[in-house]
Amino acid sequence: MRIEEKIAPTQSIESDLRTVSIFNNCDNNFLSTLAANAQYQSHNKGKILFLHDDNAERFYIVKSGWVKLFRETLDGVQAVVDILNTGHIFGETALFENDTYPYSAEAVEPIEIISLQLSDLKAEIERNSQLSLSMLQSMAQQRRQQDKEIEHRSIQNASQRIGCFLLRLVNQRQEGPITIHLPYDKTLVASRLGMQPETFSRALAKLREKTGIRVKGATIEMESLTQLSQYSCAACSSEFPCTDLK
Amino acid sequence: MRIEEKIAPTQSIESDLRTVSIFNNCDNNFLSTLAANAQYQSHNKGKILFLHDDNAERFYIVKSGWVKLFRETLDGVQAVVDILNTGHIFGETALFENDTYPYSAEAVEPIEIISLQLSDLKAEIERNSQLSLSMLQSMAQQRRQQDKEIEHRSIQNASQRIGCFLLRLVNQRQEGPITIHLPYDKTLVASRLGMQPETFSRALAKLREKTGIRVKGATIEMESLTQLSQYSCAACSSEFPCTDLK
DNA sequence: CGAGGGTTTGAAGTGCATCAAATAGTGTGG
DNA sequence: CCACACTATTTGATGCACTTCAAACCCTCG
Repeated sequence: MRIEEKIAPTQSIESDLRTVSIFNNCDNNFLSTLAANAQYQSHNKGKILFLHDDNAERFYIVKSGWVKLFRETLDGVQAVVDILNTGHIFGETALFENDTYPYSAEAVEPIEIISLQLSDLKAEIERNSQLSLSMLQSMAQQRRQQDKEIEHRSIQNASQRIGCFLLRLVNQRQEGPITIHLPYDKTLVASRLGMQPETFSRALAKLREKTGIRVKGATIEMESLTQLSQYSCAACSSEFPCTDLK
Repeated sequence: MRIEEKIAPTQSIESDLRTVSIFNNCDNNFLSTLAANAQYQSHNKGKILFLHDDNAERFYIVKSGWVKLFRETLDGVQAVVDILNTGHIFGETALFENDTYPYSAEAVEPIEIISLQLSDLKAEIERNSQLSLSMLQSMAQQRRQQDKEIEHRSIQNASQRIGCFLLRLVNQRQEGPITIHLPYDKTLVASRLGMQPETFSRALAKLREKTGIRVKGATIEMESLTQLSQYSCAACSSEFPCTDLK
């Protein structure tokens, strides 16, 4: 669990940054500055990147692997806020929270991330209205995503939530036979969906009976998305080919 | 259930706008324009202001009364997103959703609202980076609020959620005897907290036993907040005097 | 006073959590 | 390539929390 900071050409960081959607319209000057104060980091599974309420000076972009964002109570019960992979940004909202992180972050497998300086971002947001618009856009999208999350947890049952999760892993307009690989541990998927591992296991079995999907370990196959979407999307306010934009 | 649009001096609308936090740093020019294209509206209980996915040209500010934001499935099961009162803004996020509303809105009692033009807001956001910063700030705050909401629904039981709701109705640093009035119907509070009315009733009774609060209709009294916070905040990741900022 | 909505209470059912234990799967060193 | 250790996953049994359906109660307001 040691931090390894690779000294990489900032050139490379800069091109990585360019792939992040909120930086799309940013100019080279800013990205160079950002890159100059950035590093690549590699961490092992289980590494805590920061804790809820920690003082925040940096934010991060996932280059590879999965990162879990969560909050927990004094007695250790935890609620998973989100689980992110490549291209996703986290810790940046500390800017709006008196420079403290609103959640904790942990590597759930070996990861590579880019560590960036919050103050650089802050300065640019104030200067470049295009950037603040991009952030506003992405923030709004996340809010709507959370609305759906709350809705799902109150309206859908465990099996339907799993079905919905699977649907989000594929291109929903795809037709014909489909193969899905769970992106991380079933236990983690369970916590992401707000249920216990045992419940996940049983609910997946039920989903199998109801929709005819075939489950082999972390691989799931089906003839088409039709049955799955009929079963899961019945208890959702968005209609079926529900992209991330709905 | 008829819309009554009072022709009011835009002067008056303008000063109402000035009380809304995201407009704090806006200049008079913009507020005048906004006010010029705005109207007061009065609506009766039950009035649907707009529906999820409706095409959006206007956004709103609550002047008095309570407005419910919700989403619902085809078979009519609904999930309450939020319930807003004076000074709160809604429908504005349609700007970031291809000009469609991400939820439905309904008056849950007679209300007065100010109807404003989205295009005015859009133009100003692009022009005035101070405004987009304010919106970014408020959006971030709402996101964190939603994170907590998700956490509460997965970690707290029904009684604890009610206790937490009560705590948010009072100034939590207050000491000594406290009297709280529920701001709207118990049925509505229940749906706001994601539970059935019957569950609410029973859970409130349980909360009474556990914390010694006294319940008379919509009025709730207690000697101090101590017991209530001990009971409810045990299952929460924020420590007790949890302001809206935590 | 009577109608209607809001609220409470009762009885029964369902879904998920919990605890415990078995099983499958993975990576290790020999 | 095998045996072992360790973890992830499944299965079983049981309990609790919340929902559902039904009915009573209560309050308000015409």
